[in-house]
Amino acid sequence: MKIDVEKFNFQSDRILSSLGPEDQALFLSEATPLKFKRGKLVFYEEGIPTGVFIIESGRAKIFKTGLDGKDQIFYIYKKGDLLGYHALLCNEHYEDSCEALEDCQMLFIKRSRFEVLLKKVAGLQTLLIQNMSHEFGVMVNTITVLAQKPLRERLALFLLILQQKYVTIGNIMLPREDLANMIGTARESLSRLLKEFREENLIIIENKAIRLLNPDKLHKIANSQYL
Amino acid sequence: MKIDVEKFNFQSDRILSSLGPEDQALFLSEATPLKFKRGKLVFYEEGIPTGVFIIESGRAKIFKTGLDGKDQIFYIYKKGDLLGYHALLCNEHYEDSCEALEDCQMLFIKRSRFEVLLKKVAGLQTLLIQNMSHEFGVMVNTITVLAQKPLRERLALFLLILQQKYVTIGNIMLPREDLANMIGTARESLSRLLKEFREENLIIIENKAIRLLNPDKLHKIANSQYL
DNA sequence: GTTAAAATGTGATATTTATCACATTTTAAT
DNA sequence: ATTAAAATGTGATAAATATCACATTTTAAC
Repeated sequence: MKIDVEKFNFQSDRILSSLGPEDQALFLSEATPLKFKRGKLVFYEEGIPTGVFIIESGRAKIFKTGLDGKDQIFYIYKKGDLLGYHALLCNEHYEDSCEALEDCQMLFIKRSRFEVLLKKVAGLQTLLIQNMSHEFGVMVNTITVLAQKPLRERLALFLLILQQKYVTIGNIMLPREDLANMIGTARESLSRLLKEFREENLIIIENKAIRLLNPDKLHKIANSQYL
Repeated sequence: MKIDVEKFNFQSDRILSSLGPEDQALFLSEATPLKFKRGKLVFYEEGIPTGVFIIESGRAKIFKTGLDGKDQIFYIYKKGDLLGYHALLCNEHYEDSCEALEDCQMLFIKRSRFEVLLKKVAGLQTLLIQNMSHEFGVMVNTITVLAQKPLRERLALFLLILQQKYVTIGNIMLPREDLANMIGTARESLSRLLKEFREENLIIIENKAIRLLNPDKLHKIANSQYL
C-alpha cells in the first residue's frame, strides 16, 4: 500500500458540482438554510434520517461512540460536501453521528424532496453510485491504516489529510481529543507524539493550532520510510 | 456502540435476490461461468475492473496489502454475493484485491454488459445505491472495532461474524494467518488467544477448524461485558 | 509413502501504547 | 476581570501486543 492522501478523500462535493446548472438549480430550490453552532449534532447514531445536508461553510465530523464512551472519528466534511444520505438511501437508522466542529452554515433538503430529486434529476443516481463506490475505496484505505500502522505513521498521515481540510486557514484547528479520536489513540499519547514532531521540526504549534513545516518528511513517515 | 453481528454484513446477495424474476433472468443472461481455484486472485489492487462477479459457490476474501507485505482482510464474500463492482462504478482502479479462499464457482459479467444492464434494468441502480449505503454503515462499524477494541474483543466478534459465513459447514475454516489479518494482529498473538478461548471452553478446535461452543459468551466479550 | 515446505504453536523478550495521577494552560461563564 | 471548568501536557507505571527464534504439526509435491 502506497499512501496517497487523495485516496482518503470522499470527494462528496463532487455530487453537487457534477450536476449541470439547471439540475443544480433544481436541487438547490429544495434546500433550506440551517445553522449549526460548534458542538451541535447534525444527526446522531440510531437516529432516523430526515433529509440530507450540504455544507456551505464550516466543517463537521462523523464519528461513532464506543461502549466506553470514546468516539471514533472517520471523516471530516467541509464546504461543498453532501452528507447524511447513507442511512436515508438504504432506509436504515444512522450508524454514525455528525457534529459541527465549528459554526456551520448548511443547506437541508428534507427526505421526501430528496427522494423526488432522485427520480427527477437524471444523473443524480449515477453520481451517488460513483461517489459511494469511491468512498468504499477510501474506507478500505482507512481500515488498513488504522489496523496496521503504528501510531507515528498514522499521525503523520492524518496530519497531511487534515492539512487539506484546513488549507484555507493554513493551520489545523482540530482539538486534541478529536485528533486522538481520529487516529485511534489516547490524548496523552497524542500529546507526546506531537511534542516529538515539534522537536523534529516537522510541525509547529501556534496557540494549539498545528502547522506542518515538512510535509515531504511527514509523507515519508506515513509511507513507513524512516530516514 | 452495541455490537450486532448483522451490522457487519454487506448483504451483497440482496442486489440480485431483490430483482424480479424477469430482471434476474436478464441479468444472468449476460453472465458466463468462471472457476477460481483456492488462492487464485479474482481481482487485484490497482487492477482495472473488467466486470463484476457473482459467487455461486465458495468464499472469497477482499484485502489490502500493507507496505510491509501484511494483508488486511476486510470482508469475506459468500454464495449469492455480487462483488468487484465498486471500482467499476466509479471508473477507478481497484483499491483492494480479491482472492478465492477455497475453490469457487462464479459468474462473470463483463463491464460493458453490466453498464448496459444498469440502464436496462430499472431498479438496479436503486439496489446498488441501497447496498452501498448499507455497506458504509458496515465500514463505519468495522473501523470503530479495529481502532478501539482490544484484541480479545475483536477476536470474539470476528468469530461470531465468521460463524455466519461458514454456517453451512458448521466450522470456521479460515487459515490462522487470514484470521490474524482480519482482526488486525500477529499470527502468534492469535494463536495464544485461541488457546485461551479453548481453555475457557468458548471454542473447540478440530483439525485447525474452529467451532464455537458458547456464542452467547463470545457476544458478551465482543460487547466488552466480561463476567 | 516420503520428504520438503508451509503453517502453526510456544517461549522469551522488546516495544508500543494505555492508564492513572496530577500539574499547567486555555477557555467559557459570570 | 475573575473564577471555575475544561483541555492539554507531563511523569510514572502497567498492560497489551509485536517480534524473534525455534519446535512441532500439517500439507503439498513427487
